[in-house]
Amino acid sequence: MEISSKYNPAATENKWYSHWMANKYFHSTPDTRTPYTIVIPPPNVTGVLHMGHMLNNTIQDVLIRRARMLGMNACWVPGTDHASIATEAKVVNKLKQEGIDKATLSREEFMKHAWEWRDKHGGIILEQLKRLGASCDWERTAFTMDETLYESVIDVFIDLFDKGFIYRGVRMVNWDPQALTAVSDEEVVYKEVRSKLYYINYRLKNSERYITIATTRPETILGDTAICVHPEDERFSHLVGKTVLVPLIEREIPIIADEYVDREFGTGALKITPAHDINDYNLGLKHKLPSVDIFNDNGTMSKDAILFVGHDRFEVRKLIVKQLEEEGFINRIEDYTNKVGYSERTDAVIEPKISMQWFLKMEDLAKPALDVVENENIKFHPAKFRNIYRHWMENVKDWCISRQLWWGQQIPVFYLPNGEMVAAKNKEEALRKASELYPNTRFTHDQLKQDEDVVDTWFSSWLWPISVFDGIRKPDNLEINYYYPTNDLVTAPDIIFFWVARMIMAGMEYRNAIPFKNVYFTGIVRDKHGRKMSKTLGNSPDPIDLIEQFGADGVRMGMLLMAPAGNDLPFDPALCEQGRNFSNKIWNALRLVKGWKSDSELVQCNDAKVAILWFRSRFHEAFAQAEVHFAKYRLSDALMTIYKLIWDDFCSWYLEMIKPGMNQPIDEKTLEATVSFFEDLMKLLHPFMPFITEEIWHLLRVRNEGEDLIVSLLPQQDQANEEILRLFNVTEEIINGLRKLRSEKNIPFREPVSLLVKHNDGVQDETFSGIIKRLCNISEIKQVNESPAGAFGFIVRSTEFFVPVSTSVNIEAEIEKLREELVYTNGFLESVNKKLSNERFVSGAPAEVVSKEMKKRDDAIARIQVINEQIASFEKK
RNA sequence: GGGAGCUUAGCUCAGCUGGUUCAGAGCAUCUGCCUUACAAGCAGAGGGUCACUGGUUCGAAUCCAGUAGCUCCCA
Repeated sequence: MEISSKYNPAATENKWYSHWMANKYFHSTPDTRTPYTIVIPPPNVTGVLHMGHMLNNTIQDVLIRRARMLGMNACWVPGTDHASIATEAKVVNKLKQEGIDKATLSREEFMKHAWEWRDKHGGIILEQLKRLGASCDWERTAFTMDETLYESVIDVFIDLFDKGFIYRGVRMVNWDPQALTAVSDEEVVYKEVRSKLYYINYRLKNSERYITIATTRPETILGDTAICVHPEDERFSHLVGKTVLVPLIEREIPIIADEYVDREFGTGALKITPAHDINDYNLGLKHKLPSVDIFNDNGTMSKDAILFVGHDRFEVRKLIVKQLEEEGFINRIEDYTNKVGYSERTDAVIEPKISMQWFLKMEDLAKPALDVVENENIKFHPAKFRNIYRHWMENVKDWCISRQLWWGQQIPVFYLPNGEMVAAKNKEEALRKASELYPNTRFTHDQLKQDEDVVDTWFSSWLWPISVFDGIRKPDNLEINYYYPTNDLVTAPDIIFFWVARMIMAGMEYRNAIPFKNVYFTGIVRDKHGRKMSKTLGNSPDPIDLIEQFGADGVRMGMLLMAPAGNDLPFDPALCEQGRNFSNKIWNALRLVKGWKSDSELVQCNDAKVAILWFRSRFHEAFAQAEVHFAKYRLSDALMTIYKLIWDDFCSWYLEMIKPGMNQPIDEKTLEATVSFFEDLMKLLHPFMPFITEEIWHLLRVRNEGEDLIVSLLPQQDQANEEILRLFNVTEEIINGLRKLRSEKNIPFREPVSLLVKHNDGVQDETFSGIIKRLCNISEIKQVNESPAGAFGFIVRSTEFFVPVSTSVNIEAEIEKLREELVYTNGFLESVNKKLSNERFVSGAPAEVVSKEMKKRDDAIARIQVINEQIASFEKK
């Protein structure tokens, strides 16, 4: 059979993914097995696959495939969220290109366009995940605007409203003047910008004197309703209570005193604009100041600004500075660096704005959600995120859940003509509720008016682990009872508050149970220079290109190897190359094994028996290590353990041990053992590299229908034989000694040499002798009692090895080498002796430690003796 | 301004309750090899005052304190 010397992933990957799909291996339905559930962090429906998704979903796929191979009923629920701001922006843009203005559309018409957009362009990312090998249960693909999930959101809103957790309030919100909606604190990105600090004079009423304030936003002076100074600031104390005039518009405002003011900043006098700054807003409340909203929703000046009405805020900044200068109000202008909030969605400068919004009270929801993390019912990996979580939870603020958009779940609140409101699924129910609440009033259908806003997208996602199983609408259904709580959540740390915390809250509130048992926080994928990958920087490779270049398995491995939990991952395509190389290594091991012809007449030789005995132990040793790593969610360590097991132990050692001579047949027993090892290795590796392992699985043996690797069980763990592992370690040292000797003395491998062994400790084990001969091209191994003449030597533990050579040996050089070793060993012995002669060490340290030191001392003494003898024997010659 | 965390080989990181399985791994580098599965490979080698200073201890990469630098989160 002809197999290419290079592994070609492209054909393999398509073939097996289709095969798995056709056999519905990813699909899960409740049964008697233990469930293992993961819900995908739903990517934004407008999104395309980026490196963060690759990492995140590779990890989930490893976990889910592993669970499947542990015999659990593995269910990975995929889906997308409706991303209200991002999607609405896309749809509005598309309409604009078609010459349609959103303002001319009714809500229903707009929604139709939005759904059309979704159906046509949404969810590309899910198709891309298939390329990666993601074994999601695609039949369960969910979308936060699906009927089930939509209704769940509405039900939850109504429930929380009726419980009094949801309230409407006038608050300072982060206003995105481009998207025309409020965004949450978490969606504001603060960037440092270079700006100016303007010092502006405010004239005192009926006086020529003035007070100077400093501001970075001169356009907001039109909304000023006070000047504030520190009560203990002697520079200004005589002015408190006086009235000043706002420049240009001559509005009369008071000078007030409050400890909030930082005397060091600017001039120590602060202008107060309650409508446009969160701190000013609070001061305004405290001092009962009026609030003048000078901006329209789109960031232009409103009528209340009096001046520059209709001009954009940034344009006005220039205009007003000019006018202030002309009229002599500018005291001076300084360069200044400050942080400005930008919308994460549109990158517009956020305008703090007072508006009527819906809020969800967090306090009662936060408490149980904090507890389950504190008591480790939910474990965070790595655990350091518990601190961050606790800090946020203990200082949690109410959640602004309304968004001034259409694409999303419309807030199910109906306003009554009497000024009251009810939350209800629809008008009919609202009417019924209203009549129950106000039995003496009669309401008509037309009188009820539903709130125009929608809820925040996160207000859908926080229900995700429940709503994908319809556990809100049908809290006792079979699926939710079976799959919930889910097992593991894999997500990036930057959404710990947006999403993770809130899912826990929802879980506790609606299931009285945690939504997942473990949260695995991945690192953030950065570029080589440590910068976050972003579209604007253009520093993110296209994942699909990478897959085409290195194979999905190669990319998966590359991402995982270098991605310990919670650490940032500076991405370098070289990592994927390592993965590709590994694929190729395995592929070639297969070629070797497949090339062997078995001969039923052939009797298994002793070396093969030893090799098999050793490798079986080594396999179970590594397997156990990998399991420990898995238990700690150290996936990259687990992978590395398996990588080394395959590359080093299986390929470099085991296969070389049993490899028959060229064109020689192999005995059946050894071949069978080897194929069986290969199968087990593929099982261990499958969760990480699903495609190549499945391919090899099928090339190793003829398989029956349904006998696929993806659904086979991991091997049973077994005890390793410690003795053979120990013997191999010594063997390895001997072989390394021989190789080094050949390399140093320029003895080519082709030239057979004999090996003389001088045992000094009486232990003579022959187990690996044949293997040593074979791997080092040794013609014979002979025991000797004296150091031979004309030989190169090396020492392993306290056994001496010699390779006689026909060429002359440089005695001086050999002695020099031995002396160096003697110096080192003596130094070592000295340090051990120092410890042992320390009374306090011997009495203070545990007996185990002391006896270890004594063993070290004895070994060193024995070795020194051997070295000395060798030196002496060289000197005799 | 408040909080959390980090600093170990050129790079990315392991090092659990202090004691040679304590100075490690992978990659990269260097040297020698087209050895009949694999040059996407094989066989070797070099490389670190464990950020700095002090303390606790018989013993510190590990515990404590301070210093410096970096990162993230919140305001």
